[in-house]
Amino acid sequence: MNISEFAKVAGVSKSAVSRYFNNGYLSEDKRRKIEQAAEKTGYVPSYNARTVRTKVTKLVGVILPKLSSESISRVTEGISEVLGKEGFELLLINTANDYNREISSLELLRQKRVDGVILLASVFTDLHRSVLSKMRIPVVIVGQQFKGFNCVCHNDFGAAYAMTSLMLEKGAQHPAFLGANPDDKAAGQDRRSGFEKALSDHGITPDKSLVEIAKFNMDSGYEKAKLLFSHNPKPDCVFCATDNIAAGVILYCHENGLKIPEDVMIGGIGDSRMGKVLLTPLSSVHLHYKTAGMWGAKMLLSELKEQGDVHRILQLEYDIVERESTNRKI
Amino acid sequence: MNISEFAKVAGVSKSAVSRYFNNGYLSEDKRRKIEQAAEKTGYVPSYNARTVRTKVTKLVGVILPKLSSESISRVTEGISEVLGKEGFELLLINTANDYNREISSLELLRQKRVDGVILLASVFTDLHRSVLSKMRIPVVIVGQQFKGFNCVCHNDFGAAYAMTSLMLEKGAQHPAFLGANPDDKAAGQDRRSGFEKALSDHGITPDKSLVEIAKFNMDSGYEKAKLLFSHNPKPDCVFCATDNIAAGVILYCHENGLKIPEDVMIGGIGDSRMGKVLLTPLSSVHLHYKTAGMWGAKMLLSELKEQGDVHRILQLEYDIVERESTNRKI
DNA sequence: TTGAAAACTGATATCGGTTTCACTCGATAG
DNA sequence: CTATCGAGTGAAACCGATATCAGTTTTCAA
Repeated sequence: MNISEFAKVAGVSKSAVSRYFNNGYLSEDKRRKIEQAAEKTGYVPSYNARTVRTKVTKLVGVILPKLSSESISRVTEGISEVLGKEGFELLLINTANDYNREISSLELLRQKRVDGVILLASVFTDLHRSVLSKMRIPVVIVGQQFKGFNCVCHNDFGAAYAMTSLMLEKGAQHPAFLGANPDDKAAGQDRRSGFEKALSDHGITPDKSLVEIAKFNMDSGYEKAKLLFSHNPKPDCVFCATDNIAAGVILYCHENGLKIPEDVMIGGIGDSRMGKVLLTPLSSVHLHYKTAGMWGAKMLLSELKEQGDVHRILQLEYDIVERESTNRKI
Repeated sequence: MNISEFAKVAGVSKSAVSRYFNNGYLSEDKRRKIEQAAEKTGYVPSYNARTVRTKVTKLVGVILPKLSSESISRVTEGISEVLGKEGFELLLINTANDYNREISSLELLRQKRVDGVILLASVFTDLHRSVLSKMRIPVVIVGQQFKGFNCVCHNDFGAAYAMTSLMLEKGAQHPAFLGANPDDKAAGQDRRSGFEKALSDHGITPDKSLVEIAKFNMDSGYEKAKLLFSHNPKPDCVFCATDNIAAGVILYCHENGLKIPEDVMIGGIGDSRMGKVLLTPLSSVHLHYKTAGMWGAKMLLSELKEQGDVHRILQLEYDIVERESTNRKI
């Protein structure tokens, strides 16, 4: 059923129908007629046809590397909350950690004529830069800091520095680093830099053999823990780039008789909900994921109102959350 | 830039441009011209205009009660995996646990002319039934069983029965029930029925004072645990409708010197990832969330190919996962 | 050499809406 | 009594694409 057919049923003109659904001038009489006809036939105007003419989609594309991750879904929730209030819908695109799909998704979103894009970026290649700078619609990047683009990010360096320092100040002498994908600037590089800076500031020379890179999950953390603890001397503290990785390490320690925090301290990043109920409650660094999502959305909204050529970078701070896993007396 | 303008730039006709983007008959010469012009101008055809004409959106609406939940995001991941392969995009709509928004979202999706809808339903009212039966596009409901509609669901009753029986067979005499929203048929009602059936099959009369209803999160589980353990006699086992709730109970027990499983056994449902690394590793029942999402998507695809009038209900089975929290010698 | 099929072409109608525009009508002001 | 104004109206143009169709060119087997 299209607008012409429906107009006939209702006994009014096309124009009247259009006005009904867009609050234009319309007599009470016709308004009633249309309302009744709509009730009876279930007619709803086609969003696509409208968009062809009006060019507003009230749709924002959100590109994310995976769906089932606590941090990502918190960010998304923040985005959804803010944009939902303004009447926007989200077109979520899951790249499943395939960085090429980030590019093709941007292309897709241009076709769909979305009003704006929020990109939960991971890596940043030259191709990213070139495609992103060609986008004619507002784009906000959340979770990473890319010069020349609108970003909302965390202080990953500071968070890693603080957590590592905490453990060093409790007397750790052989700190191990269990990091994430080094192509990922925020979670991979910045957190590693923070770790290393803390070591040098505390006069400790990093031991290359106490460094491993894990995937973003518990099982991978467990596997890498095996490697770390096979070294001699064993690490007496492990800084993990994420809480999930840390959970894997904690499991390994419990299964292998390593006492936390006496034998080894463990620190994570992200303050995931499970942290306080883990085998050993985990010290971590709270990053304001949901807030980041909300600010990303707000930034997009302001960009939508008035597309400025000045790019803004908003960095959110962190909060240390101390629990049992680093609770060693000094 | 629209197709006519672009055609002029490329020096070909509109038709040729359309054929280029739809693999129609086109000489190599024009193909090259268009390719170059597209490269230069960055032109991409408008999805909306195309859809007005072709009526295929390659878009599936997914309505879900929240984003940041492990079970829900696993389901969504399954959906995304199957539909993505077939070239569909997902329009995710987050109702934020507002059941009225489930209705208005269905309306919205009709406007957007999506090809189909997957509904991660919670409650089921008369309004739901009436709106759902008026949808002219395929709808699949995941996670709940609603007679007269296409569903993929879990055996919630069986899962609850099995977990409760496990604890009773280990000698529990005063079982407590910590359930979820009773308006939610699957997680609320069915899991409660399973619990109660297990009790009656084991000759135990339920104690009304050992029943509480929690929200779907850890903190709520913790709060309700306070109430349960203030009773006399204290429960010697707690069946929790979800793992998150169970995690809250475990935390309470640890903080209050209740030994698990000696003083009290705890069982959950969902087999969430954190289960095996909790303060006390949690016995739970694995529900195949991702698989449910995948089957929901497959069901939708088959419905899309040929909209049958026979509705199908697919119920997935469960697997008991025993861990420390019920590890009592018989 | 011929005839039919396949490849290719572009003008035009169409999809389902919104916006414009010229016009009617009744109320109110001067 | 008339001029003015704003609400209300529907025909027609328009948005940006695809589908149709009538026609031309190329290919290739008989």
